[in-house]
Amino acid sequence: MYFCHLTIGTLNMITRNKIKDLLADRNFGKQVTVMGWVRTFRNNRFVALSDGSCIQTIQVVLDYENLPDILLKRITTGACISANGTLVESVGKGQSVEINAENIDIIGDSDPEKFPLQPKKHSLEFLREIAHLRFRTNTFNAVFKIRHALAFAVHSFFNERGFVYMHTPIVTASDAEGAGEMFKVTTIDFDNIPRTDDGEVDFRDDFFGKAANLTVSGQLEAELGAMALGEVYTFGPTFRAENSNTTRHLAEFWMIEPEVAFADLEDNMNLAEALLKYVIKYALNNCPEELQFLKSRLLEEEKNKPLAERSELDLLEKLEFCLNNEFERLTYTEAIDILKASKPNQKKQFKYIIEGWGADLQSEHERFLVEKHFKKPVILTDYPKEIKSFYMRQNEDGKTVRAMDILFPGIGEIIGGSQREERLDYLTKRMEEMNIPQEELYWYIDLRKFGTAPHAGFGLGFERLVLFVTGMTNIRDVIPFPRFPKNAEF
RNA sequence: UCCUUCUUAGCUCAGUUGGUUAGAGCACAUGACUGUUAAUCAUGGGGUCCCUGGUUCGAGCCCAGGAGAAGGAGCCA
Repeated sequence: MYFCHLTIGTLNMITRNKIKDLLADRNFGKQVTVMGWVRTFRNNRFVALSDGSCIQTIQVVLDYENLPDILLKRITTGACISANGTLVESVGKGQSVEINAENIDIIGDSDPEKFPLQPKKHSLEFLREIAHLRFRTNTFNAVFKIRHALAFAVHSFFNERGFVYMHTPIVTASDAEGAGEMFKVTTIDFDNIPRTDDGEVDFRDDFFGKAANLTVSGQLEAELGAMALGEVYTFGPTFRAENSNTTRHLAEFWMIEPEVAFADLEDNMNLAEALLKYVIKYALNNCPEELQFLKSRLLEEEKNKPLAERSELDLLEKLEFCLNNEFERLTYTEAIDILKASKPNQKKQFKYIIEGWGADLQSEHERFLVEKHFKKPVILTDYPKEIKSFYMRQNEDGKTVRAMDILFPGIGEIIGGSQREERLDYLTKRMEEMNIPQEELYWYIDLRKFGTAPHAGFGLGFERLVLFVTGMTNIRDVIPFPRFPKNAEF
């Protein structure tokens, strides 16, 4: 039995029963109090009430003949009410328990002419426009509970393994990470921009005394932590000012970046695979009802699609499959060989035909490998150094680096990582070649001067993980308040 | 940023070859009914046809420009 105490206005310490508990309760005849939001009000008698504790509503039965009309009129879709009465076995068919209400109070009215949610299916696009109210729908209730469970599981996974949760900065002054366009952070008066003699913006009197940006990655700082604490991870917001308009990009998203000392690429892959399996298992164990709901929702949605476009596995089968199979590991070079020999490449069905080694893989190629060829998550390693970042450890062949990308069906790249270049001369030479300003990153280079060691890490896009586990298809639907080009509402 | 499609009532959508007063279902309001399950039945209100300009006797429909959305691509997580 759980009680929740809360304060509303001048009332103190109201005790309420959670609907989730009552639905499992068989102590018929006991007095209960529920508080929640009206989903539907049928027949002047039956209120379907939700309090967010679970997806199901509880049926509150009113003795409408003995209730004032003026009160009944205020029981409208979206209104917040409290009801107390007796928990009874339901005589109706759709539910096992219900509440025979003796008292009804309106906590918050909801104008039925204006309340946008109806007791029917809404499009995800419409709900996105009312993101402040979409939490009240079953779908988003399930999505955000799974999101919470996954976040909790991430911390739990790393904590169990002795990792230190490290808070890397949100504001950074280095524009050298090369992970994408950055948002500027400044207190400069835009109506009076200070200029240097050669016409550049003069940041010397700006808040930080130099140009500052929102972080695009905590990796470089996390490496500093790993090289002292051993194992660290970050889990925080990340910002990319790219003009990306896709179902898998956000301008503000959450990223998990572990960094491990004395680890090579093999250890890195093992850690990544273990993390993904751990958090998926956690969601399966802790959110069975939410996943079941989303599974049914997906099946319902796919009914409208042609057979060929429907997925072979339902949501739960997909997650189980992911847990029970080793991820396929292969090198970039092996992947190119497979792609070169593949049907769509031979028949020129790819938009970008693979001619030979060195080509950057397009998403159609990644999708072919994951969804058609191997039909399971794939880890690609040892990419050409030209298409990867300066900090990745160079292989002896002089051509490739110890990078890894984990590709998931329907999502594409969910993890990108590498063993880091720990050798000072290799690192600085590569920075030179790629025009990375060494002065700005002196602290990163210093790490290789004072007791350097092999280390590795990766970045996991949290929303992409939530996408995969919930089976949602647009990344804007798995974060409460999505930020993307032309949209920072709420 | 590029490609494709789209934008009509609160929501989902129809709207013929350019032709009179722009429709449906749901929602909402009023009434009836009252153990319903997105209750049912009857009646009713509700429109900047995304914006700007153009062609035309006449534009929701055709043309140009713009904005926004969805999907795909690039960038990436």
